Amino acid sequence: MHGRVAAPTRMSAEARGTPAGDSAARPAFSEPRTCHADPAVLEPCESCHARCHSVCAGLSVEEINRLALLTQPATIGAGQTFISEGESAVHLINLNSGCVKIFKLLPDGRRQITGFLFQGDFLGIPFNEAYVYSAEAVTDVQVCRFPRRAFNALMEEIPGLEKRLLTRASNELAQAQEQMLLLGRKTAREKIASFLLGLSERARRLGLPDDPVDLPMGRADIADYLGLTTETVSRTLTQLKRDQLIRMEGTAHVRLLDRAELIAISDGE
Amino acid sequence: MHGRVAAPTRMSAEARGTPAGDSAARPAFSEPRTCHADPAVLEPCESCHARCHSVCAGLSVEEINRLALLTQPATIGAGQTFISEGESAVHLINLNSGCVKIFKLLPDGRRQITGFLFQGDFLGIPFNEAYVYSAEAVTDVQVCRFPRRAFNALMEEIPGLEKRLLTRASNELAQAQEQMLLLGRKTAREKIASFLLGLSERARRLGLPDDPVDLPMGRADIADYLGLTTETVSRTLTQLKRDQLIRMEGTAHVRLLDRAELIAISDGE
DNA sequence: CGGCAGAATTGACATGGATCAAAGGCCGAT
DNA sequence: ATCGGCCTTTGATCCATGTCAATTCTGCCG
Repeated sequence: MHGRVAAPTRMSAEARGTPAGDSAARPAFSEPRTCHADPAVLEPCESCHARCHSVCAGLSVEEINRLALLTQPATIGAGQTFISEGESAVHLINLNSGCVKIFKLLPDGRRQITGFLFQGDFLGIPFNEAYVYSAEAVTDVQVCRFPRRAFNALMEEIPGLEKRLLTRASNELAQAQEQMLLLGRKTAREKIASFLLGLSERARRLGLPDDPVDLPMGRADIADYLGLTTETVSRTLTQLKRDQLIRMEGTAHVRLLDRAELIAISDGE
Repeated sequence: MHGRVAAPTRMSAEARGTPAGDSAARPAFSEPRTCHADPAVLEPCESCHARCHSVCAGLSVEEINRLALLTQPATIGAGQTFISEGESAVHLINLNSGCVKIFKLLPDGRRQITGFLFQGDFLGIPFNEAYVYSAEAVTDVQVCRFPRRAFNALMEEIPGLEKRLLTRASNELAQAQEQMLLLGRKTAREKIASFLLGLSERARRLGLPDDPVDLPMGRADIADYLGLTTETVSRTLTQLKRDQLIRMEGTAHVRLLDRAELIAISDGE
């Protein structure tokens, strides 16, 4: 059957993106960078690249400070599985840089990736005792971890936080429904077109270049996100190439040559 | 292609469930039953069957009263489309009885049903200006409508309300991910088993009988929910019948003869 | 009680995408 | 610069599910 993953859970070794180095050897979380300890960096949030995209945005300085007191910044190497479905949800995690995939597994190894997360995205559900998905770093990744209980307590006191999480959850829900439409009713060609456009738009919203679309994940990940196989992903990409709709620049960058037509395809004509 | 719906948007006339009668002729919303006007029914919420399952649960009497002032109870006939994707989201709707399907359409009529809603479920996203899906009554349905803006304003003042919505959104999100796994990676047999068990569990949570599973929706709706065709739904049901895992009692009730085995199937062995 | 219309089922056949298998190409390591 | 392993691409074939086309069933109405 399709969509199986080699080892039912563990890391897929190395990965692409950044030099990665010895990632497979080091533990999922590296030593927290000094945070409140280092007097020069009393405000790690001040220098956070992801802040304007995060739940932290729009909070007062005082509120940010209270959040910062809970924060444990960390780095996760590409390929590391750092959340496992069913595991007790001790931490909530805010992604500051890099790319993460979240996924669910069937006992026989079939895998569905339910999302790719980027800077500013939030992992974990405040009111759930257990994680409902697993998460693996696609590239090296920087995160802020919050103890869930402390975060929940803080939510009582910072009303903006709860509202922000609700807004975020609403958007994710809308996107999940879009993905259900894709998975249930779109053809391979439509799926790939939707995927490329989605990544492009996402990059734009983050203020990154949106035309040579960056694909930090491998074909297998794309397949498991779209409900296809790597072979079909590959064939469909070459088909789009042949039709002059895209051009590959290396295997991890796609130039969109006819965005209008791609949109038409992704919408099912 | 599969999953097309006859008319790209409108009601599919009649429907099953209740006598339905002249539903196709009447407008989507019947006249609001008197609410604050009728001195005998000053508290419509008091008599609401869905309350303990709704966002309204756990609010104080005073808070319920403030909500009640916003409420416009209404009845919707089976087959009526009462929310259309993209339409300005004027109302939020709480479902008090009956069954509703929410769905998204592709321009050529392919349809993905993203959920079946029952009593206590909530339609509409507080912070979105437009609906992101369409909704159609599967059976006759009773609802409470809230003007979105007023509801949002009230949310500022009733902290429990926001938290309840966040909890609810989190659960829906988890369920959406489960459905993505189903749509992307499960076989027809696994999909049908999951679907039957899901309905059964849902009924149980609502305090309704969970064994002869009630199927208020038609085969086409089941197909559009599972990313299949009516023919495959039908064939798969007969296959499960042949294997002594279920027995049909009429076309709208399914007896689960071997729940353990069905669970094994739904989990992909 | 018999007749109808829509829904469900069943059958025959077609096909998109999966599976199995083999190159080919990219990238970090040497 | 060269090498080796993994990822990607391509090819050949298969199969689960879709499509097309009749029946058959079910519940409603006269």
